[in-house]
Amino acid sequence: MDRELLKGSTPLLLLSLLCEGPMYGYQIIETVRQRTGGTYTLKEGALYPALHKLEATEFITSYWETQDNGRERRYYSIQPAGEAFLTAKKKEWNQFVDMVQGFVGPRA
Amino acid sequence: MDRELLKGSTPLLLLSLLCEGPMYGYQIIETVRQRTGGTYTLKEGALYPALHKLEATEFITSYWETQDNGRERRYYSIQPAGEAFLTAKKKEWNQFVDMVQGFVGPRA
DNA sequence: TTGACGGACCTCGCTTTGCGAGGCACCTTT
DNA sequence: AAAGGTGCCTCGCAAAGCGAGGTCCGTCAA
Repeated sequence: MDRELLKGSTPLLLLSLLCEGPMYGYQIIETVRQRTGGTYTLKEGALYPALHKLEATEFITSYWETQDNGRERRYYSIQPAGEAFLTAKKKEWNQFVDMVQGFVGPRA
Repeated sequence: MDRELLKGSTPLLLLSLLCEGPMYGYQIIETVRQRTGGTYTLKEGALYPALHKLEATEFITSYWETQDNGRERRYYSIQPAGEAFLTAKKKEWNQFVDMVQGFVGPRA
């Protein structure tokens, strides 16, 4: 998958996923990998900075949770502001797809 | 329209447009603006570098044409290699859209 | 005649993003 | 003991879009 095309789609992906419930980083990567059948592997270098930025803008929050074996995971969950932002982003996404499709033509 | 989302879509747009026939820069900008009803204005700072890059890779060629009033325009036209590239890009685009749509969910 | 406007081309520096590579710590399995 | 998986992170690079700037020329109104 082209690296440039992906740009900008990450927040949309993350917020959409977190809308289904809290998740931690590693889990997000695995989920994406599995759901796409391995087509797309979200990279750590893209994920963590994106997550931190979404948290800084208060669209998501995080909390540490200790597992039975004593290890920790950082869970992220969506905030009300994040849901609103997601709604706007979705609209923008649809506009974007329509726009490009308008030039590329309907899919064969 | 979000600046980041656009990234990577420009070559796709340009090649698709040039598939319909030769065009010059200013004309491309106007065409995009009109066809999108003003929603999307392709910026010069994005267009010209993209055009030059496509020419450097020989996906398109350019030639100057003099108008009746003596002024010049630089027309770009697609090359066979560009058409092949466009086909591949289109496939990639469809995969990309499917991928994101898979997480965002079908459009409301 | 002058000046404003639009057509038409271009480049530079900034910002943002994804990515590769690296690092660290801990647990489980071999 | 070693290897591999889990789990978090950051750094520097490359690439793209954008704003702002610049240039040249034709046309049209004042």
